Amino acid sequence: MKVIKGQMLQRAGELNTKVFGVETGLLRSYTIDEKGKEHIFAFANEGWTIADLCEVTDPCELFIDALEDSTITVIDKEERKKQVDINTVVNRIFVLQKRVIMLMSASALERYQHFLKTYPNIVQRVSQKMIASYLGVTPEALSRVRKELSKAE
Amino acid sequence: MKVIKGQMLQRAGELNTKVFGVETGLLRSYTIDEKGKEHIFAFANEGWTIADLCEVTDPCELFIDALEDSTITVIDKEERKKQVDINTVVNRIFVLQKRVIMLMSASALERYQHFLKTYPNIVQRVSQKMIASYLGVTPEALSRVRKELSKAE
DNA sequence: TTCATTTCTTGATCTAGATCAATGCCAGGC
DNA sequence: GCCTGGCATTGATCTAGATCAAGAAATGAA
Repeated sequence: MKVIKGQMLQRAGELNTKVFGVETGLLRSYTIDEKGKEHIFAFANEGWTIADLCEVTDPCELFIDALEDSTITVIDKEERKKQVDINTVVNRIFVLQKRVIMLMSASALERYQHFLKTYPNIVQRVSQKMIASYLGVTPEALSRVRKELSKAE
Repeated sequence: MKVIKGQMLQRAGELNTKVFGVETGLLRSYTIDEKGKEHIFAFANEGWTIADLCEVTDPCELFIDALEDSTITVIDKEERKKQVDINTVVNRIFVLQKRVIMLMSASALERYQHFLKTYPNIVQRVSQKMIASYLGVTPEALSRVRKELSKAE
């Protein structure tokens, strides 16, 4: 299935039982808080999947849309559970474990450096605003962090 | 297997391939950052499991110890992967998803209220210092949040 | 019981990052 | 090619929560 840049695949508040697999392109999931601020939960590029793992009976919390024109596969959550390798899922928990620890203990600078190292291929494809949102800081804060980094070159 | 309050089950930096299941009592996992500050990643009471999902070949990041005298089971990670229900694992991802979103968007007050609602049984069994550490705030900040809450009663 | 250790609270101060605001810039749509 | 709206940068100010400090209350060991 082809989707174009900006196309919404899922909205918070909807019931949704799908998992999206990316063949080419780039998707993201995000929340919008009470103050209207966007927080990116995940990026998914080629070979990755993305979904809101809310209960099947509960409305979703995440929006999912395309950051680039993409080719994706759509599969039912229950169907996917039958096929998925346990190691893939466990690895996902490990990534989230790291993310939680980062958010609890790392400065804006440390988070950005970790992101650069971990997702070098994503860095070039998204705006700084998006990266800031993923890191849990404002675009202004990220801009200043980058300035410091370039000074220290 | 019986362990006493304060007993360490795993240290960061060690290789470890175990998953701990709690039959009675209470365990926790936590990191210590460069400044020496403790950050609690998870609590596990009766019926839950706890582990550092680091790669089998990598050293752990988490310490695991007992907050109460506990009876636990110890199982190898690979062994557990064969047995575990996919829904259990997916649910764990969902919990982490919520946690990440909380850490990115919620104030100390909101985090505390969410914790009270989500883990009412843990609240009574751990110190405020522990709760603060789990929430990613200082004990002082949590104390002030609680004061505000009691004022508003 | 007593002493020591840790926890909780409260106050004073500090700071990383948020917010608000202005400017220049680039990219996409027409 | 020319708008136009979002993006990045920079500066000024603000604020939630951190840090530091000190006393009170709880916990625990001998």
